Amino acid sequence: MVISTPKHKGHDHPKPASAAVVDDIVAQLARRGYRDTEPRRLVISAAAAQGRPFTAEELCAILPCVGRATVYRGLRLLVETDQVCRVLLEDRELRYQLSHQGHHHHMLCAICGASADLVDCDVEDILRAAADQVGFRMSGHWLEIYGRCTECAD
Amino acid sequence: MVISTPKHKGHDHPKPASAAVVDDIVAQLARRGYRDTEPRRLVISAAAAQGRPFTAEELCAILPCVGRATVYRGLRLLVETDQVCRVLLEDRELRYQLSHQGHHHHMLCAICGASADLVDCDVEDILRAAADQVGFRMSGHWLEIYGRCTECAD
DNA sequence: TCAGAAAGTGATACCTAATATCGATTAGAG
DNA sequence: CTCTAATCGATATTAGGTATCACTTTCTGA
Repeated sequence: MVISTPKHKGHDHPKPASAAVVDDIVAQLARRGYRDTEPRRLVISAAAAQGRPFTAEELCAILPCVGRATVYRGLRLLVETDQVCRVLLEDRELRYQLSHQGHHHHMLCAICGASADLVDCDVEDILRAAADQVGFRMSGHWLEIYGRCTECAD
Repeated sequence: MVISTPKHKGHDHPKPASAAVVDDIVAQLARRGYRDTEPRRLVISAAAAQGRPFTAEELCAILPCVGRATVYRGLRLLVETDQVCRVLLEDRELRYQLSHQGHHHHMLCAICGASADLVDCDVEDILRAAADQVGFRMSGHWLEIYGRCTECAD
């Protein structure tokens, strides 16, 4: 397995988090009984402002006013409620990004760290069929695809 | 599509490592210039004796006479030389198992930890094609499938 | 409105997995 | 047999993440 850390090439800019996006996520959480707190909003806002998958530690650095534990808890909550999804790099580093609803997989650029969603792909069915053949009943999977995005493919 | 039978179905036990297997791996390493040492043989032997994917820490416990660093280094070497492959559990715990040569994926039983190899599956091509569609040139991937093996499917 | 229960927070301790360090040991070529 | 690079192992260190627990905040319902 190739080990690589994304070298941020420069064509990645955090964009200002849209208040609407944050409000929407907060509303989703509220529907499930989670409170609307200042630190939690800060985490969501920072997460939404990232242009590409980010680490928990990065968020901690961006939000020095929010406790480490709170950042980690916030991310965990967002993952559990499907607002954010987890992304696994080749070196097993765990990153996060806002979820664009529905099941999908990620294609990650090993150079700049950009990610592209892959939806409506039939890998799922193929895997399930393959699992059936060895008598396994598939219940989950990890699938991440690495390569170079258009901009980084020299 | 060729499926390899899970060699350690369900609830089994470490079997004595075949000396031939160990010798073969040591020979592979020798061909690449790596020395034949006692601690290294112990690591290989212990790895070969496991009936299912194991962690580095487990090997350390099994081999108290071998230094931790040596166990980790040994495993890393075995992975680099394709003698052993890495397996990722759902909680991102890293495990190892003897590699049965050639590219393949793993189906892991979430209950008993057994693994079955999946070779010659066409997921590869599908992923590459999907990557092309978003302009990515695929260079690698992580793919692990979780479920229940026949014995553990109640 | 406001009190209180429950949820949430954050400083910090802790944990686990893994790598780095570095002096001692050893394999194996010649 | 000798020499040197490879290897070893005790230990320190790092990274990423969780547990604890006293304090703060939210928000329900009387």
